[in-house]
Amino acid sequence: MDAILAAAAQVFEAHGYAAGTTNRIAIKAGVSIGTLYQYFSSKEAIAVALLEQHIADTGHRLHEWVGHMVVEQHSLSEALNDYVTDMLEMHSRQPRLQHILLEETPIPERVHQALLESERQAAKTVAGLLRLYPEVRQSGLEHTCFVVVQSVESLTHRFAAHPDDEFIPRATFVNEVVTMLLAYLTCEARHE
Amino acid sequence: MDAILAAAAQVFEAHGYAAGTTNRIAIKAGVSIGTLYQYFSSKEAIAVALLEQHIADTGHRLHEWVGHMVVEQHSLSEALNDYVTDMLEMHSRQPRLQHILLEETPIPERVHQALLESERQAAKTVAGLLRLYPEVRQSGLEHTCFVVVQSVESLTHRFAAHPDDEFIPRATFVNEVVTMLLAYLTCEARHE
Amino acid sequence: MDAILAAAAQVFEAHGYAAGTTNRIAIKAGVSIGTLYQYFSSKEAIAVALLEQHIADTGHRLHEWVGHMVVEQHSLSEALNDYVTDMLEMHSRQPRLQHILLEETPIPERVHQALLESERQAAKTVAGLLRLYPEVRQSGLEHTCFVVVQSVESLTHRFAAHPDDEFIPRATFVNEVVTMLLAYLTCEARHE
Amino acid sequence: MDAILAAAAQVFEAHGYAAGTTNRIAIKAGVSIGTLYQYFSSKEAIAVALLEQHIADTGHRLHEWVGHMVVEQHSLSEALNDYVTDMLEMHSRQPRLQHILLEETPIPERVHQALLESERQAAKTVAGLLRLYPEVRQSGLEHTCFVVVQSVESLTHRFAAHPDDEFIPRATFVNEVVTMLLAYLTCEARHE
DNA sequence: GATGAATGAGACTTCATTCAT
DNA sequence: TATGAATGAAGTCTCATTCAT
Repeated sequence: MDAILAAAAQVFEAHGYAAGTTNRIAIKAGVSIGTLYQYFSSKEAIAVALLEQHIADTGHRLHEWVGHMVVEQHSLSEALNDYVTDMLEMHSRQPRLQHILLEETPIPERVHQALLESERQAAKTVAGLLRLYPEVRQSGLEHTCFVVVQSVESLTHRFAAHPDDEFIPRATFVNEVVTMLLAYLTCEARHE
Repeated sequence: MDAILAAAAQVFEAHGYAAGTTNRIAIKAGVSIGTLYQYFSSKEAIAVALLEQHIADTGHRLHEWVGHMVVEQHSLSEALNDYVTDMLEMHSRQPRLQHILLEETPIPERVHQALLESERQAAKTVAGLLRLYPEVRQSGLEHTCFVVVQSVESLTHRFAAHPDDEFIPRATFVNEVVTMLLAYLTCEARHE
Repeated sequence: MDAILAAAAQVFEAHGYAAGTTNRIAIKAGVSIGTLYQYFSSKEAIAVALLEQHIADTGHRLHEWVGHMVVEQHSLSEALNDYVTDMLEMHSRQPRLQHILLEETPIPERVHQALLESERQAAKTVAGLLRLYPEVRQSGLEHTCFVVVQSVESLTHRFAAHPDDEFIPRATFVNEVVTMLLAYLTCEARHE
Repeated sequence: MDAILAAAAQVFEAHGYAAGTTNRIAIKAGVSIGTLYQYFSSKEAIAVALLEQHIADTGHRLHEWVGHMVVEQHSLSEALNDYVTDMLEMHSRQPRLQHILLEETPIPERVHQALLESERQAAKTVAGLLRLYPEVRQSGLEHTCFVVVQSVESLTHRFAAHPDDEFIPRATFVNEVVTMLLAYLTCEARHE
């Protein structure tokens, strides 16, 4: 039941995994606790379903973004700005949820593998797009894109979870991150 | 009692915040549960103390690193490599602890402010060091350094917590991050 | 519905009374839980119906055995051997069911009385048969037969439920029980 | 805590295993539910402890009886009467408990083996006593005693659980059982 | 009649915290 | 000051039963 998952997302977001009780989820979803357990075999199963949904969701967003960029022929700078802004907005909507699912939930190995795979996939997808930009350094692009994806993921999450608007406004933050990525993608390769 | 905090760090690291019971902490610390409660008024108080210790610790490490760099006159690239390696090593030793303290603990506002302040301080400290390097772009250096600090923090944590060695080995990862920071710090300013 | 009772017998046998859920019974019977409740007002009602069926069944078996013995003119020893073997085989097929019905189900008084009555009846029936054997001591035959019936019931159940084949093989066990009953039925009366 | 075991015995006796809730046990024992779980790791552990206590208890009773008989030089008939009376009295005090522990509790294999062993031991102990009586048939005495022990166990339990005083008074019942055992123990061996 | 999704009381169990010793 | 047995609120999950379709 989607209502249960939606309720669970809100409850986990608000209370964390441990304090996000199945009863609270059921109440928020407007169903009885018994009904909840007819659709999900355990609390963990709910978290896993949520995580899988999140993984799929992130994949879709990324593909949409890539498609959009290809069609619109935005500049590299615009493309990155779009990407960072989109991710920051998404994490701001539910700043805690993703990390709760990733860090507080006992994830089955299967799902853990799916998660790693989806991150590799994301790196490849982004690489596919960036290959179209001539100013982007092509050597080692997949590793570079992996770091790009990780950077965007973790920086936007961090800022969304603990914003420090007084010190650095949101727009400035996005701008800085884009600058960093741009510099990274267009610099000469460094040899250790 | 430092023994209690040390025990708590290990227990939280191993079991998470919710499953890290006060009894387990007391046993690991070699004291009775009663004694534990004579030094800390609640489980939350332990986590907060741990977080404050962590904040102070991180500050010290940063200062030491800066001092070391100033004395040794390392190149910018070497300096960044040092920094990233150090942080990655630290997060690898206790991949979960920092995020447990940051995300699973109900932090009092006072500590939250201290945390933000320490991050601003870190940005300033790093800026102080980097100002010594002529190749570093000086405009907006504090904001830039804030993003640098955040990037190192979050990327090393992420890689330590969920390494994907098959896809990208640790050394390569460090190298890529350094490359990114180097490019970021030395690039021309971008205007939106 | 006989299908429900048959399913209930299997489910109780396999899981016990408490863990023998009405849903499992319904599934095994190939009907929905709603249908089950249209034929039986409660879980307890199913157990009671099963017990009543068991009581009737046991009565029939006994009568058949008696009829058979009368016709075939078996020796007393053969007759007892038949009886014990038959009961042991029956209890081996469903070692738990009878005791579940007797001990784990809250039996209504009416059924409890029917149960006692059926055991008295059984004693009388057996007495009716044994009276035909001249070697059987006739004094106090009904009480004696009551003990005979109880012995066979409880000993065969016990052996079926917790066999100790290593210590005493099944055939030996049957033989010993028959020997005991034979001795009991043909001995001189004892006066206290 | 012995109070908990005593309370558990009463609660199981009164409600059965499934309905004998840990809360009821705790209340009856006059402790909180938390205390109960400090002494027993689970509901099953309580039942197992109770069963082990019962096994030990039965062994002691048997030994005491044997010692008593040897010293007092009672006749075989008196000895058996003592035995049956004692067991009937014991089962009458808690008619359901033993079978609840035996049939409704998920017993670990270790305890199951201990149970079988204790029954073999009982047969041997009884055989040791009966060997002293010249009128007792000596051939196959251990198997015979096994059946004797099983008979007394199961008949007294059955009568205690579902007495039918109207049909056969308790004294008469004991008398009949003793008569049966006496006949069994002193009869000529039967050959199939 | 048949269905089965929904219900919710109540079971077992955990663990932060207290307090008499 | 140190101890640790005792507490009990609160959590996850089960299952007999109902009732709208």
